[in-house]
Amino acid sequence: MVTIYDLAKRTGFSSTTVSKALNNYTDVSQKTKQKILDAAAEMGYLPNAHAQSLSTKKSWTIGVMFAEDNEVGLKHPFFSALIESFRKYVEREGYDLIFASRNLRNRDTSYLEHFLYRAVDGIVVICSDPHDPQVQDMINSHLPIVVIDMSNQNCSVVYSDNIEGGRLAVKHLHSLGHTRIAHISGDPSIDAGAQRIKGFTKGMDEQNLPILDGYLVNGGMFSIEEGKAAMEKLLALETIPTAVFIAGDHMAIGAMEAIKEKGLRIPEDISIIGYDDIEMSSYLTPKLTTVRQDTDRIGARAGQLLMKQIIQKKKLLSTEVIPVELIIRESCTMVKKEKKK
Amino acid sequence: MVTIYDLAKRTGFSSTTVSKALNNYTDVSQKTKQKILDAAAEMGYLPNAHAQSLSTKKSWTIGVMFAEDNEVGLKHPFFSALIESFRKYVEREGYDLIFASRNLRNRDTSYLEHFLYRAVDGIVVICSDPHDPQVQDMINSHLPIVVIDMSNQNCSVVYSDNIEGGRLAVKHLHSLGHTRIAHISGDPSIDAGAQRIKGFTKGMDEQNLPILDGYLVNGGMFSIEEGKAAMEKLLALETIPTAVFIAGDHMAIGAMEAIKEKGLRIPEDISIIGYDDIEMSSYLTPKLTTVRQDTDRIGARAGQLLMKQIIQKKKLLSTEVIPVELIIRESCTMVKKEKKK
DNA sequence: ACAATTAACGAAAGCGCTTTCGATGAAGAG
DNA sequence: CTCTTCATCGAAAGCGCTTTCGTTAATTGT
Repeated sequence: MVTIYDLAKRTGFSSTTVSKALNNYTDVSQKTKQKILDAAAEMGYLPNAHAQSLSTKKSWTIGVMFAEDNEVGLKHPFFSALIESFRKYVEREGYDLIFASRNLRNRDTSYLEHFLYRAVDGIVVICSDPHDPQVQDMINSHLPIVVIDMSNQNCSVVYSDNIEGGRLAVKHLHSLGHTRIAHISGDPSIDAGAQRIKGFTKGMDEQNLPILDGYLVNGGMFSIEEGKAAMEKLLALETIPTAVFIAGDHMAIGAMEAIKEKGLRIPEDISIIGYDDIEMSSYLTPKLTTVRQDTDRIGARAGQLLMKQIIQKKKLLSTEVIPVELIIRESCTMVKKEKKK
Repeated sequence: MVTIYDLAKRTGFSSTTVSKALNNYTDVSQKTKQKILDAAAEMGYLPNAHAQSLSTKKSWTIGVMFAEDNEVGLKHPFFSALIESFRKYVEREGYDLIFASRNLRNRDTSYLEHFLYRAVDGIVVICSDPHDPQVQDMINSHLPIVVIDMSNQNCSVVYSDNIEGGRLAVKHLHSLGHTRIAHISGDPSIDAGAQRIKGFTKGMDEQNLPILDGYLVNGGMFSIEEGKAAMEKLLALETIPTAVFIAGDHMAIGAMEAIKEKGLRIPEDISIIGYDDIEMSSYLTPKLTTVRQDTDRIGARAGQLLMKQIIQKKKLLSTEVIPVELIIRESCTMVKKEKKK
């Protein structure tokens, strides 16, 4: 490994001057700077990030934590899309991402401790349980942080306009003539779940539609299986809904399974509208109508907010709501005329 | 930030002894060790990774590079599943993952340089172009490395049994009575693409089936769009195949689109068999029969291979082939009886 | 001509930790 | 009661880099 001392020896200058030349200090002449740069290129010099960080207290890394409770981790398409766009943004600013765990070699630590250990410049937490004490610890720490998909926190936050999303969904359904609209929700303990419920009820209110008994079922943690189970509950009702708004595309997929197994057709018998617009939604049969979350913008905005805090060296409280968009595909149709008895 | 010096001051021992106590050296008595540990806990001491790495030359990080040529990055479900299982494995051993870019603050560097700069203990490269000079550079470096989904390299390598996968696919198709079998391949410049072609032709050979003119079409870089385009070529043929083996599930999805748009049915008119078994494959209509790659095993094995090299402090050449499994679902059926003229 | 700037460079301390090697006293051997 | 052997501990150097502050020589002003 070639160090600045090697460059110093080679060029005849001191290590101080070498360091300065490398870092564009003004008190080194153009000539010597060029000599040093040449030597660096020639000898294949590369700075050592650890030494640099140790002395500057800046690591140019950002710690990322995402929910692994549900064991999907990176595999969830929504999460990974978010991380990807976040990564692209901070990368341009010179930051690398580090995925830490809760175990520090042998002993186990908290995420916060791990990030402190790694001396990250900032933290991004994605889609986690708002009540997770680990998340709270990080928020309460002095480290710059931005959390995605969680509302009402004591820190910088960015998330989709979930309420509007819910409204949009029922509005669309109502415009198609539906009145018996059900909602398979995400768990209300998750902010996204709670907000979409709020959006749903708000929308129903606006259209003067009643929420029938049993028409609001908790789909839990957004998984396919839970979505299926929730739909089955709906299907077991005396009068089943003509349309259902489902708080996540994964759950919608499960719901579609349940409907098909029951021998019903989508959208002829039941209209379905999902949430997220993950990639596969447009390849389902029928193609899923859904409300799209703008992962690109969410991720980028989160990156931006974090950068800002890092630069200003202070935690900023701000909450950013990213607009959603209704993507109309094939899973919703006009309500069937009810036969008059 | 509390350092070992703070602990030293607090306990009355030297920083040397503190360090030793923290690192389980044998030449510190049980009593003093306990005192130091207590003080550490009490004062909330955390080691500083950078200082540690600087002095030990070990960073407990692994650099990950994955193909971003195709701009999918983390978003491809196969990639992210791989990374996820890899991460789980190395995490247990105490390593963190770092996603580096090609730009080092202002100036741009190669991946290798960036990893050198970060002083990672090892590198994992996932699903990249085998001819990428960047990858070659890393392979030729002294850093421990394992590459996934690339064959025949001068380093440790793990990939699926693509040849067997191809064989399995045509064997299955043949067992259903198909003879006019086509293959939409991945680009042959990608190892996975080339090998699956080999498996396909091998399988056809074994069943004494001819590969008809135009029945082997290059689907390119495995995207949905390319799969669709490739299928359209097949559909434009004079006599279209009764079954097609497609080298990736994404391409298969595109192919299914093309078939449906043409007004043909799957599997009644054309049987389809994919490759990968990404999550959405089991939720398509019809559910996709496909060759499953064992991402869990691939990722874990890659982790294992990398750990081994790091521990032994030498690069190991080994190539690990992970078995694949045929997942039979609904997209293949018995061939229709040809009408006799 | 001389003092006052300014430009260019380097010594040295410090970042937090590890590790070698020597020092010390206590315990065991004879 | 000496001599060796352990068991504990600490001084100090080193990892590679940054940054403050002082020094020297060249430049400017008058």
